[in-house]
Amino acid sequence: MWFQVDPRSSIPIYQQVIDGVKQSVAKAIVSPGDKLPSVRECASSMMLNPNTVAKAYQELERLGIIEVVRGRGTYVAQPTTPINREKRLSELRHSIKRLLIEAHHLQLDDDQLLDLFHQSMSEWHEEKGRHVL
Amino acid sequence: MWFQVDPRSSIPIYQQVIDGVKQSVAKAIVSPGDKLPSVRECASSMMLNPNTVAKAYQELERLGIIEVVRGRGTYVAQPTTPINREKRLSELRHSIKRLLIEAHHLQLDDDQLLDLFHQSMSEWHEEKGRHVL
Amino acid sequence: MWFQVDPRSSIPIYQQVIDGVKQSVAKAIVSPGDKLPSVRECASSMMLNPNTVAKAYQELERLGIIEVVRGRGTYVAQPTTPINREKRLSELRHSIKRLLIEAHHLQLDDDQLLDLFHQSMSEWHEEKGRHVL
Amino acid sequence: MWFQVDPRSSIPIYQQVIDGVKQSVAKAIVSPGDKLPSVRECASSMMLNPNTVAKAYQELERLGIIEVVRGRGTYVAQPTTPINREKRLSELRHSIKRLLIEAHHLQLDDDQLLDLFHQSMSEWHEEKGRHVL
DNA sequence: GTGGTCTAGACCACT
DNA sequence: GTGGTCTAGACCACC
Repeated sequence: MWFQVDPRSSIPIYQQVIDGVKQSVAKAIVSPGDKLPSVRECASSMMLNPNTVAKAYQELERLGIIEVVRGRGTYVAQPTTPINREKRLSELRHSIKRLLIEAHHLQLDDDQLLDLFHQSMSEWHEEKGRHVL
Repeated sequence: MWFQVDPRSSIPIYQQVIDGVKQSVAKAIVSPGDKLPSVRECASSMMLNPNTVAKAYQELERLGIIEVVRGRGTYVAQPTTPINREKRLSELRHSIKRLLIEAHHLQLDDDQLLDLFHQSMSEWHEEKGRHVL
Repeated sequence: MWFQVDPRSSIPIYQQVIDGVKQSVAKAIVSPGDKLPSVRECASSMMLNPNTVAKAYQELERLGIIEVVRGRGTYVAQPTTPINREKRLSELRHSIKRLLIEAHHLQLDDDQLLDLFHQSMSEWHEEKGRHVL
Repeated sequence: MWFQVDPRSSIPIYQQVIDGVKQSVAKAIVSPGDKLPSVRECASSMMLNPNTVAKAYQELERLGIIEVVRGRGTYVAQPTTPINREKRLSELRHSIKRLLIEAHHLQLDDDQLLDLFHQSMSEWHEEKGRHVL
């Protein structure tokens, strides 16, 4: 698989699977049309309960990120207009606000936070680029 | 109180209380040395169980954001070096990375995300300023 | 269980549970990776309320002594760099100072206190060894 | 006064007063026969509730460390055979054991703990000496 | 008055 | 099955 899960994390495993797939798609490690491992394969290769993987796949399908073709398998979906775009954008804004509050309590001023943000963007692009090579 | 909790949200109530107090401190609605409502007051005014509020207050104390004076009440603490700064910074970085991934799936490019970020910072400062007036 | 709690003691029960687990780990009665009884098991076998045990387990997790695996149970953690090492070291120093003061009021001179200390260390190692056999 | 109390500490204030007096006596800052400030004086000079100070004085008298002469005042007692010596010795042993367990979790080996102990004893004697000068 | 602890019992998310 | 959360209501230590 292209990502890992940590059963000891406080983040639910099914959520880690969702995040892992989303990250793999965003990094272009997998592309639209690519076949994903079946629930059973994924579960056994990552030592997870199939129910857990199934729950993650279900949510990923609901998000329009993957497509399940009955009897054929699961595929990365073609990007279209994101599902629930408005709602997710407002959640994104909310996440940013939480970031700002936490930054205040960590005594980061605006410039330091922006630095951190730019730095994270660079790292992210570098991570993506590293895969392409 | 200076914030609200939504009992129907999937975010635990005690976490909402923590976030609410953190936000109030960050906005300078309350300042170091100010007295917070007692556990019982807070609970009754927000229609929560005292235990729920107590749990939130205890976590806030652990974070060094509030201080408990035995038998007297609870006060906003003087800001000092943040507790677990390194760990929380790394969590902050992680949050930013999740932001980047989600932005990709919402088909926001870097400029659009940066716009959104700057815009949120402006709104945040405006919210803070609004209170001062 | 490998320890007992005294409900009539002035020491909070949850603290006694914390101390008991810490002692069991220090004595190597349980080792990293071992499974601890579930909150419910522990509570019923020691005639405590599950919430009380849960509170102790949560604090032990915060200390990095145990690990919770979601839906699976609780395990003794691999020892790593202790959490809040500096703070706890300073508390240790403080405890030693209290020991010195109390020793003075019990009219123990330095040599007698050191004897007592060495003696306690021997007993402690013997207790540990006894389990290994 | 010869010591301070921190109302924000988790240690009860009356206990801090007890510890403060015990420490002052152990350091010979005050000697047998010396007069202590009255409950009211002590309370007002340290900004405490008189009840709190009274509770501390009561416990100190029970320990045989001070003597209350009705209508005359409170005095440091002549050292005699310590009250409850056996019980307090066993508590001392118990404290040492807790020290050993905590040291294990802080990954201090026997030598390091002994070093710390010797070091604390030296500091203690130095603190005492500093007052004599 | 304050917060801290404990019990009892319920519901939920996760695996 | 596991732990996490929440409510309700009690008692206690402290100030």
